[in-house]
Amino acid sequence: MSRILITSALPYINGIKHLGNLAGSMLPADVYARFKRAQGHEVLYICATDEHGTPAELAAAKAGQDVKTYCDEQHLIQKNAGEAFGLSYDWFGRSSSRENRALTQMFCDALDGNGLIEERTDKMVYSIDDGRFLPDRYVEGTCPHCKFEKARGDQCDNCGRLLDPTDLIDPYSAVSGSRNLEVRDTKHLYLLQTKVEPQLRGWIDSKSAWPQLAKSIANKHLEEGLIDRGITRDLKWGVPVAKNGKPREGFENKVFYVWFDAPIEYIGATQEYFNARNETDGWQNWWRLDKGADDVSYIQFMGKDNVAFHTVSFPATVIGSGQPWKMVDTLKAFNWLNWYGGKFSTSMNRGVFMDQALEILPADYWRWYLIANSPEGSDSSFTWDQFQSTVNKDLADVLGNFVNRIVKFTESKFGGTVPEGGEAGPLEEKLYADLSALLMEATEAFDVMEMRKAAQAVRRIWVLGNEYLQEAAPWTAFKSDADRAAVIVRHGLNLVRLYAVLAQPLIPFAAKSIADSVSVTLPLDWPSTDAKSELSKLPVGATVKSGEVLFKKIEDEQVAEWAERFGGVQA
RNA sequence: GGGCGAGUAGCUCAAUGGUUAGAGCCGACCGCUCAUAACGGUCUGGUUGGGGGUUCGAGUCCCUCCUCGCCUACCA
Repeated sequence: MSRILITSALPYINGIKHLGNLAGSMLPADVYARFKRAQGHEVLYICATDEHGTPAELAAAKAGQDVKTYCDEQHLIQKNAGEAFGLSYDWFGRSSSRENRALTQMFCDALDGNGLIEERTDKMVYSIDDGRFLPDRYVEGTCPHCKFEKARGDQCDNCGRLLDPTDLIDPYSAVSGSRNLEVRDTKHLYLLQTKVEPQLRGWIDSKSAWPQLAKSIANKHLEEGLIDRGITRDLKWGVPVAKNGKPREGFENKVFYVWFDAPIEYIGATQEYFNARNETDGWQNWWRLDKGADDVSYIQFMGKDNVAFHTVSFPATVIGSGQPWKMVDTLKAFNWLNWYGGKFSTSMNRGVFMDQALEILPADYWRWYLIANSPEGSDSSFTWDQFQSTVNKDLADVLGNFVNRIVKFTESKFGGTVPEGGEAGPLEEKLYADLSALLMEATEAFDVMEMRKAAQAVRRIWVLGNEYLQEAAPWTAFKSDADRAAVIVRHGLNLVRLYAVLAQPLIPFAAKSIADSVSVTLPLDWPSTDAKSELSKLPVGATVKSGEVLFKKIEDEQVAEWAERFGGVQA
């Protein structure tokens, strides 16, 4: 059994995440973590909130809170929402932790020691009334090309042209609206990525198994030529810029750029986890190649917007440190989940956020839909109709009803216990063959993280159960041949057990209910492809009992109500 | 502007250059009666965005045009 390190991109602290964020990194990472645990591997699944940066400061100000308090609250909200969704992090950390601060400063020192850090003076827009420097996109004004009046300093949303803040006509602060702006000199640290380009290129070339999306983004940056990158910002909230443990001269009021410290938090959060367990060195054999991490497989999950940072900037930091850090082996990138052809949007009241989703339906409904329709190959679309039919057909009709029909039948005809007697016949042999093939397919799909394919294979295994019952017809056999009926029911109940096992990564809450109905306790090991053996695990005489309906169907009226509430209306 | 990706059935998506382009949902019909008005089966449904080319053979490769999405390093 191997050791598997899994991270999902850190959700930004700025408010609770919507279903697109969930579908594009945290949920698939969780499914994979659960799958690998079921296979018996030692898994460490790490996530955290990404708490630094301008948007956090502004959101806190808007909420009338200081940034620390704001982040404390939001972190807890996100942590709870994740847990309510069944996200099985081993640790959900915070990029503002002391562990991450120390690591971030250490990385900078190491890079500095290797001659990869340089101080440079930039010109940036300063807002006198706001008392702060403004990132390019927080300066707005009239586009010099198309005269659009709300163009941002980095790009005009109307004509799409790339801009410099000083290009804007009549610029104003997007934070306060103030026009009292000036350009000031400000000193920043630059990471000289150009100097590590050969090593970086070599490393990326060695990753032949990366998905196309990741590889093409990484190569694009290399082919265009890396540029040196500013890694500090004029902000108060962040990791203070230090040198050898003391504030760096001339940088007393500056912090590291959020994208510099955020990926480091993967390591920081692992330290937080082990520190909380009083195993202060425990993190090292996950992350340090000189401390035993060489046998770790490291998989990162993220949305496509994160790929450049994970394939270029962060690796440049790690490589540049000259230290033996574990680097990512496999990278799984997702496209966007769209909302009625557009994006999820808070401001326009479009889309469903994690907390709202759980207000209206249990986590498993969302988990199943989001995995079965995972935006893997390209962007995918959420619609209420699609969601309703996916949940009703797959979960309620195909899976839920299967469990219910065989369990109820056992209760009424066999006294609620797994019956004995009879021998498997040709129908069962066919079932074994079909099931073995599908188990292999599902396992392979999970293994290579093809989530849609995995869900599809699992669904076909559910269908197989219904097909088998239909053909074997225990209700008919029961009238003439009790032994034959017993064989069929026993196989049906074993299928129920198998469905509980297979459900563990995807719909973990339902997995437990299914397991309860045939008196087995989770977690259970991932099945082998020997279907005959998998279908003989339930002991004869074990108690079988029906419970509440596994999945309630979504009614048309509910869909109408939600579409109204969440803005999902057909254009 | 540059780069990357996508465009396939009414909808959501599949298809190492190789029979007649497949699933699921929706729709129609048949069967079954254990079950959540469920389940199983059959059928309907396609000029694979347009045009051109390479090839014995193209959804797949090449060229071109159209549409959409993302990235373009100071939002994260």
